[in-house]
Amino acid sequence: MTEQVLERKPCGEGAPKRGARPPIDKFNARRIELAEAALETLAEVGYARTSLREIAQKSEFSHGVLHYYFSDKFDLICCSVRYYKGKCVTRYDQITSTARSRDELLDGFLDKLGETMRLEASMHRLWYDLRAQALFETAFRDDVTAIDKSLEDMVWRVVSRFSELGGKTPAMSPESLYAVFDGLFQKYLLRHLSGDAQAIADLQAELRRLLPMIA
Amino acid sequence: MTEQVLERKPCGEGAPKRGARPPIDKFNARRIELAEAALETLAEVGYARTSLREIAQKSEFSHGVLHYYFSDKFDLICCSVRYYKGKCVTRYDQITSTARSRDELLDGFLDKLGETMRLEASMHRLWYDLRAQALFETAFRDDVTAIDKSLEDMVWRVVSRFSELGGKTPAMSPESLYAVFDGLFQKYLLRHLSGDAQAIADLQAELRRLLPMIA
DNA sequence: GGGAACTCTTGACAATCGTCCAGATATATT
DNA sequence: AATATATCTGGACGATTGTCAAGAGTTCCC
Repeated sequence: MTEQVLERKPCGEGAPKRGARPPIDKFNARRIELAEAALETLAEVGYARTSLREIAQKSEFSHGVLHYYFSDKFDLICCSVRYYKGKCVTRYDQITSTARSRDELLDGFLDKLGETMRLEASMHRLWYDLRAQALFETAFRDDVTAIDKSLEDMVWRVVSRFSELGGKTPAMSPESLYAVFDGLFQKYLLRHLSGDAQAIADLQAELRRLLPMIA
Repeated sequence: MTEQVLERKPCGEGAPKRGARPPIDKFNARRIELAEAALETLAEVGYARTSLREIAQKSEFSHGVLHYYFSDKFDLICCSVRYYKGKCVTRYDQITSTARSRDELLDGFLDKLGETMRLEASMHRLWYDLRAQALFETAFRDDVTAIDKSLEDMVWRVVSRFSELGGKTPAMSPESLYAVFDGLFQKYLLRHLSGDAQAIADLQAELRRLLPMIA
């Protein structure tokens, strides 16, 4: 339902034959560039305080250009959300496929998880913000649901592989498993952003205790 | 740290002895009334689109009165959040204390949970919205953290009692347990608000499968 | 090089925002 | 009744918002 992140402007339908012929990807490349500026702004100040002018300031263009590449603010943010999706769903696949033992997988996963929270904290608070917005704004729901499903699959790949390496089977459903990871991550993200230097280590410790019990 | 929901205005310090003597609770009662209007608005349109004028419209007063009872918009919303806390942390205590068997507790809890999602969906999306705002806004963090802790305790009371009735002990920590419940509730709340008539039943089924395995 | 289409800037617009304030109304004491 | 205080109204303000349109600049085909 949301296959395409960016769609070409219907420009030049039966248009005249002279003048500048637009390179096919130039338009989409610019849209991506602006979507990235939008994500940066959203991650920094949150959905409630994100304005088009501030997004434009994060890019190298003026605020007017946004309505050239996007029909309105919703269109821009929706496209940004779809673009965001591709950036976070394969994060742990490398570890899952190369780890040769339970310990190796667990260590690698927790390392990566800690690194994620340390380096991309604001990108993740953006995600929680947008997911909350989907509870109010119909336009976001399909995309948010799809991203949530992708993340659930990602967690499942890690946990089922972990379980497999121990000759076991996960003791919880994929959705419940994702719920635990998601809930814990959000809780410790708030702690981390609040300045708690122990937050990351505590999250890792909690998961290190939890995982062997459920998979 | 956030003991007091509402604090009396420092009015009449060394003031003259004549004129209207304010009833002690009249002021606080009005603050609560306005806080309720604020919660109603927040639940309806979300934090991002909540304005003082719309809050005033939900009450029986004009928009100017808000700055008489609250110093600014943040003060109003913070007070509303603190007031909100008291409304949702004892929801399942009745069931926990009266249930005499595991099945009775499970049925009662799931019934209440379904009723909550059906009747108070918008109050809960407000909660998820505010918790996401706390990731950006420092002013909300202490209150949000405190509410989260209260909810965690509430879940723990239910689950540990359930476990006790089976002569067992919960297999997960209080925080992980809360994370599962919270994550699942949020997921099915989105489904429910999206018009999925099966959402509530599916959540109940998932929890009915999950609970006996972990407690 | 001329011209058409694409790209981007700039300024304007109506609407809405939080905040403030002068004054009207209500209330309770003397 | 007179008066002082508490409460509330409604309009005004400056700032910011999303949106749009007119035009300048750019690019490329003829």
